[in-house]
Amino acid sequence: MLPLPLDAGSYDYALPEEMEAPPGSFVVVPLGPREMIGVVWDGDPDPDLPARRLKPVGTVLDAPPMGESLRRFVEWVAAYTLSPPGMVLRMAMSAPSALEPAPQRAGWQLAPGAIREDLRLTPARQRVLDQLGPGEVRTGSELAEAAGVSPGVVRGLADAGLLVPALLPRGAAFPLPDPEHPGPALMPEQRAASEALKAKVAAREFGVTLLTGVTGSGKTEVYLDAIAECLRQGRQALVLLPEIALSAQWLERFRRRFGVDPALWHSELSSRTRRDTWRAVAEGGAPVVVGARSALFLPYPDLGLLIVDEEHETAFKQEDGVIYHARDMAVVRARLAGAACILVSATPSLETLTNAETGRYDHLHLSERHGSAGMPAVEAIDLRKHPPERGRFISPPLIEAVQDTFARGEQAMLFLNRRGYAPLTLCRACGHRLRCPNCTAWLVEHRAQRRLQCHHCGHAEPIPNTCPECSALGSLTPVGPGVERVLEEVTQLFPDARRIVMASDTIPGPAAATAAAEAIANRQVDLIIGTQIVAKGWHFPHLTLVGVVDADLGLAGGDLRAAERTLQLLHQVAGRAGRAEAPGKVLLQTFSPDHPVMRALVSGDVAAFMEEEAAGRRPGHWPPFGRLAALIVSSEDEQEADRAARDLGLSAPRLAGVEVLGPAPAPLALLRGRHRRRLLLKARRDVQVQPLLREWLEKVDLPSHVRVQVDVDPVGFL
DNA sequence: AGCACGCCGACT
DNA sequence: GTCGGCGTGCTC
Repeated sequence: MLPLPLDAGSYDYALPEEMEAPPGSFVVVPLGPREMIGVVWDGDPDPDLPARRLKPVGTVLDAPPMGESLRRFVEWVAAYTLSPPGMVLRMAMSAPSALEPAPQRAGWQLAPGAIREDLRLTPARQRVLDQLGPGEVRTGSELAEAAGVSPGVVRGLADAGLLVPALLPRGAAFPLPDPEHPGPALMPEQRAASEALKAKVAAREFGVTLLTGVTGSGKTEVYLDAIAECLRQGRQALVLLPEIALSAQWLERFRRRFGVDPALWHSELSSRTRRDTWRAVAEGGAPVVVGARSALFLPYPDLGLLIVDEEHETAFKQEDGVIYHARDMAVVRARLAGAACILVSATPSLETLTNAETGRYDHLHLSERHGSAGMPAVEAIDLRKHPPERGRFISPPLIEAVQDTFARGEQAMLFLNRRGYAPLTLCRACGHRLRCPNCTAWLVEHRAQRRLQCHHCGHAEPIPNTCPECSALGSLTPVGPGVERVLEEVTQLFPDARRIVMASDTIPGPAAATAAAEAIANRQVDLIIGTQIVAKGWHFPHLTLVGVVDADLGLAGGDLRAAERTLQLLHQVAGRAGRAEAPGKVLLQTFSPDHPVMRALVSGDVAAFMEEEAAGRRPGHWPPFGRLAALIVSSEDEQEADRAARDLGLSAPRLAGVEVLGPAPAPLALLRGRHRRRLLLKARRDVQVQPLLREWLEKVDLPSHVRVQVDVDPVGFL
């Protein structure tokens, strides 16, 4: 199988007589005019092929063969997502240089005669030789530095024949975390959950456990215990996090528990680290991997435990290329590897909750908060009764609460899930709204950069002085708030407060995240203004007030999961308040305090909300009580997109238990210059949608400019 | 994906 | 008569 989007799946090649290449081997083969690396697959060769002459396999690469469980996983994901298997294989070969012979670096080791008592050496030379154990190889510069001598001394020893050149061993493996390294003391409830999970891991077989518990109940410590058990079993563990780039605090906890760092895997790794990590994983030298969704496709030789933290997060859904949900695929990967799987969340998705209720998953729950902190008190502020001043966004009750918090010497946070200054710019003279030329979206003003930006395609332009429509001068007005505008408002309201804005564009990476977390923990900040990046995994011990500027944001629009997602996000944000001795308080600014989401947040009864949510979806066979697949038809030409979508609609499958909705303009009807139409296939749970979709797509002949993306189990609006 | 081939318009 | 743009189809 080649890492290309070939419909055929795999190709057949002749294996030269003297060559050994069992299934899984990485091999170089000719393909048309070029050479490519592929993986020897298993299964029978195409019976029609001997008619033609097969091309021969070139070379077998010196890399551990891809294991059977990963090969089955590649096939499974391809079949489920209707992607060419080669595209999925590409994700499993994401470190091409790991397959090439590792570049060998030259170093020095002791010559056989160098360890003799009777040798008379200068102190400098002796120090250099002392650096080396028998058989140990180190580079010249390393030796010189460690011995505190100039490189000339090493040179001289080499000339004297006391050091001989040798090759350095390849990139060192990751240290083995010590499972017996003392961890924090667990509460009885945690200990019970830990024991249950350890038993699952020790059973060395597939099974899924949902681990729930309010923020601060110590879920992480409990599953770190399961990792320790996995290490005792001699198997690898994988932890998936939704946003690995911002996991500094998570890594800190891992380090405290095990004394070493785990292997990290995400898209931002340098090619060198990527290669070394991939290789280490393949050779069994990475006992614990922490990664983003792409870490699912690493070649673990013996995966024993797979943990998905914050399993409800939509960041686990890959939206381009092969479209898959990492949480769902994690369960499959675990099943194929015979590994235990743990899904972790304070606010699990309805999908997972339903699987737990029907008994497909085991369920462990932690109900107590760590330490003395209770749950924060949540209140709604009815914006109809307590409107902010004109052109402002923070209501009097929230202003007062922030002041009180500062007066007690504590920290406050204002949460608004919107970057930039204002989400919309409007001409007061003619009513024109500034739109992205490539997408169905408003341009967002980023005042700090004096630019208008599209958050979907990267389009950016300077803020114009005159209206592009009616040329009125100075008539353009920002409408609505973003975090920058909230910052402006609090600067006027609380001029003495030290402020920090935490958004993906102000906290660009792990280093900035660590710095921000430290500044907050050290009380160098009074007020945090943040987008959704503040919701996850942070521990702010002095934060006692969280104000949600616009709790209704996210509820608008026809999305199936809008309410569920808003609840999860706000619940998580609320969990940032009051984690130490001081009790926390959460204020939700809303125009609809009676909305089920607000009621659930105020009462704290998330379970009741989810039951209501389930009751709403069950009768219509909406997920998880039915299956959903989206076809996104797109073309640069609007009419062509319309025509293709209509043609697809006309040949839609007609079957009992299957319903096709649309075509309709996709939620972003214009995205990156392509016009998009969407058809939704809704089926009962017992219907297999993949064969239906495959048949459907084969029936329709589409012009070459038209692209059809299949999204099985779509989430969100894309 | 990446490459060759073929068609067409534009230029020497 | 030649170059290069892009659209189409193939790769065991």
